[in-house]
Amino acid sequence: MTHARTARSTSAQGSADESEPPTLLYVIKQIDLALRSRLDEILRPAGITATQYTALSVLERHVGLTSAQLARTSSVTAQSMADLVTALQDAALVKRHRDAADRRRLVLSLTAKGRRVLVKYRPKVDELEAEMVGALSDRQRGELRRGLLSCRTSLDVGPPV
Amino acid sequence: MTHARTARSTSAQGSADESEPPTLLYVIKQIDLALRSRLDEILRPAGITATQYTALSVLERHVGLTSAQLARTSSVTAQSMADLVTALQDAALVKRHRDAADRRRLVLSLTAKGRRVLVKYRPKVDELEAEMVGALSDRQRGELRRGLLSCRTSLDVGPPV
DNA sequence: CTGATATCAGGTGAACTGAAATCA
DNA sequence: CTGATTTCAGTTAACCTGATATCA
Repeated sequence: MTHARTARSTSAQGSADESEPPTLLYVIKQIDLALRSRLDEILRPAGITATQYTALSVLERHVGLTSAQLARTSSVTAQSMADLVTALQDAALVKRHRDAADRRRLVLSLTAKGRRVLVKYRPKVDELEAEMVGALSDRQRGELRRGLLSCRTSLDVGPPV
Repeated sequence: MTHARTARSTSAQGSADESEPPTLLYVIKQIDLALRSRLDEILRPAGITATQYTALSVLERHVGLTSAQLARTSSVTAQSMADLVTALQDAALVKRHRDAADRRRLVLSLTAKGRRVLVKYRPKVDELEAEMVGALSDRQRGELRRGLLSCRTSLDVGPPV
């Protein structure tokens, strides 16, 4: 899990050239790492990681997904996602069942316990998102969302299919 | 390193409820993973990872940083960042030197080799960013940048200090 | 003495590659 | 036969915690 929550303040030094703006890639990375740190902290009592929570919430919204589909929407290999799903299964948060129509597929579904975890932690996760966009107006939030969705599409990923 | 570049297309099934919009946290995670996959692919010939390239580029812009400062701007622990820096040092991309003024600090600097790697790969990395925002107008790109910078600040991270 | 930096030691989750089995 | 899904086996990078030494 994570702690990291380092108190950004303290010492000085290290240049401050500001001149050229940071790249978007860098800022996105910083935000992602900060979110990971905060999410792991929130989810610690649940015994799951940020990555696992994210997978759970995708499965909640999109019924009938397989591990391979989940892997595509996350730009990771099928093997990586299989590991993650196995961990969730071992924690009794999801189940796999063979698809009768296409016997290669193992369809995923949440267990009652998986659903309880989501219900319990969603409020705090939503608060974190609210904190993140707290300094933006409603219009700016809309622009941000549209911008991010456009980036996602341009990078050739999208919602689970 | 990564491959992942899975051809999002193929099979169907898995719901398509679209109804409720995805959370920003989720979309940012998707973008981050897609970028990581693409960056690792770009950087493979250099023998460095996306994370390592990012650290290098931060060190280029901000002279006189220590590993601890770098850790704060990345929301990771000092130990994690020390590992990363050691890898960069072993690859002869950065050097550490004791700060005479404050003998606890080990200031980082790029080697000539580190600089060469940045010069060589920056064009392709910039292309990736351009591809990501390719569907947005100039105005929308500005809004996106401002939105992301605001998120970063609200999450209590910022440019290296 | 407190707080910051760095390092040592040990651990885990989350990725990867390669190979193989099953099935459409 | 080709292609998709899954699984097995082994590896690595990137995080973490805890403890310790140095120094401002």
